[in-house]
Amino acid sequence: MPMGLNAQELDRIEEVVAVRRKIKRGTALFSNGEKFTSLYAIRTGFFKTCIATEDGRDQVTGFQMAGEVIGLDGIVNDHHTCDAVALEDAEVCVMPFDRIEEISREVNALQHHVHKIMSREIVREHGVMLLLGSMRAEERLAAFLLNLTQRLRTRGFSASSLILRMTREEIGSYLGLKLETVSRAFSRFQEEGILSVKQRHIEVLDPDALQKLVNGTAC
Amino acid sequence: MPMGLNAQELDRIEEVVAVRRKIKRGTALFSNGEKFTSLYAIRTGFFKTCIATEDGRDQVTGFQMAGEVIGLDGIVNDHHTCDAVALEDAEVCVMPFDRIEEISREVNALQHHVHKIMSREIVREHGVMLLLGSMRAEERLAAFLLNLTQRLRTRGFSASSLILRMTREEIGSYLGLKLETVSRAFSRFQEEGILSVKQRHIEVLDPDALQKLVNGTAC
DNA sequence: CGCGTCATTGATGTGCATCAAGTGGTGTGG
DNA sequence: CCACACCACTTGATGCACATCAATGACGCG
Repeated sequence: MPMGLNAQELDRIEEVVAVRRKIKRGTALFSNGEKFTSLYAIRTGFFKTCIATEDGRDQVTGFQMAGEVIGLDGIVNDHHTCDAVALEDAEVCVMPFDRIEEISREVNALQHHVHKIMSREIVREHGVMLLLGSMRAEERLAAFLLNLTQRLRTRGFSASSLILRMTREEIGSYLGLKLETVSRAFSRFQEEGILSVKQRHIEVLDPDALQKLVNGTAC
Repeated sequence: MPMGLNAQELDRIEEVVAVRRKIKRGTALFSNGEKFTSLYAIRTGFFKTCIATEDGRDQVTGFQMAGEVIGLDGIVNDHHTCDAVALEDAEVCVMPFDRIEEISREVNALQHHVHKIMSREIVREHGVMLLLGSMRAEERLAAFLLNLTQRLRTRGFSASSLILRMTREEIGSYLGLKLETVSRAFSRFQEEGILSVKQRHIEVLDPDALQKLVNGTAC
């Protein structure tokens, strides 16, 4: 949320964030083709966004957690182009986009904040493109885990112990790998003492080793 | 550019678009790490954007042509995170971002236009992620060529005859392939009568075949 | 307890990378 | 104007990382 606001500006922003919505695990917050009306700020829970084509191809484009905003894809054509599915029971703030535009004309900090959120998403996707285009399986998983732990850390959670909210198949879809390959990479990290893996419970024992994999120093 | 404006609004927008800059082929419009000040609207010429990591990994994240906007990556951290390099002599409009924000507070159409441009980029990158994560080499090249011809068509150029502004290596980098693989895919398309390939001069003989490849109907 | 879902592990196959040689087009300087 | 060098491209031979196919194992839930 933007900083350094006076009381009046804060009121205006509170206003746009008033409506809440609860999403049950496994159900969609919005779906491909649906009319776009609002952005959503995640209050609690964990989401994936994914696109699917007619011919059955489909891809997870991102995992989102509390504090992050989803729905940006809908702005261009007034319709969503992907599905946002809750991976656990979740709650979001519904932020009507016309209200956001209206208020961001008055509150400069909000305007800039919105621009930064969209720019951040563009930069994040650049990173994913780099990952998909030039990394090998273990490097991809290492990058994924580092990203996840870092985001958890900024939210005050442990950086070393985490519980995955998604299946191996969903991780694979995000990373451009098959679930078996993801599973094997986990097993390999465990053998090497980098991780402790018990189903979805992950313990990061050697974060530096993960970092080296991503940077290529290990080669 | 946004539509349906009155004369006064148009003046305001003309104002932000006044400064021009010429870029010689092979030189950078901006580079990774550089301070972000402006977005750039391409007037003429052809660009690539690419990211490079310390360890030598690098990836073309997009190709941009006249009418498109680059520099959006710089907004988040006030610094650019990629390089924009001209693939031929080019000219851009320099649009200082603080002026854009200022004017878009007054001109609703501009505000929404900016949001749409950013959202479009996000959606485009979703498509690239799908491509990198789940398509095979020939499907990737087919998708790339269809995208290119479509963008050229909307600019009034022929949809069937085009001259590539980039090398096989740059195409490969964008598509997550090696240059030899790109070259082989071109040769294969030529054998099958889908394309006529003479160096960088491409003739699309059977656009439907390309479309089928992308959709997977051919499998 | 028994079933369904998710995960692990092994055996085999394949698409693309890698290595390597050769071709053609372009620009430069004699 | 030609000879040369350079670069982008093509094409073939080989290897490897990951996909695919298949069987088994662990957990949670009715």
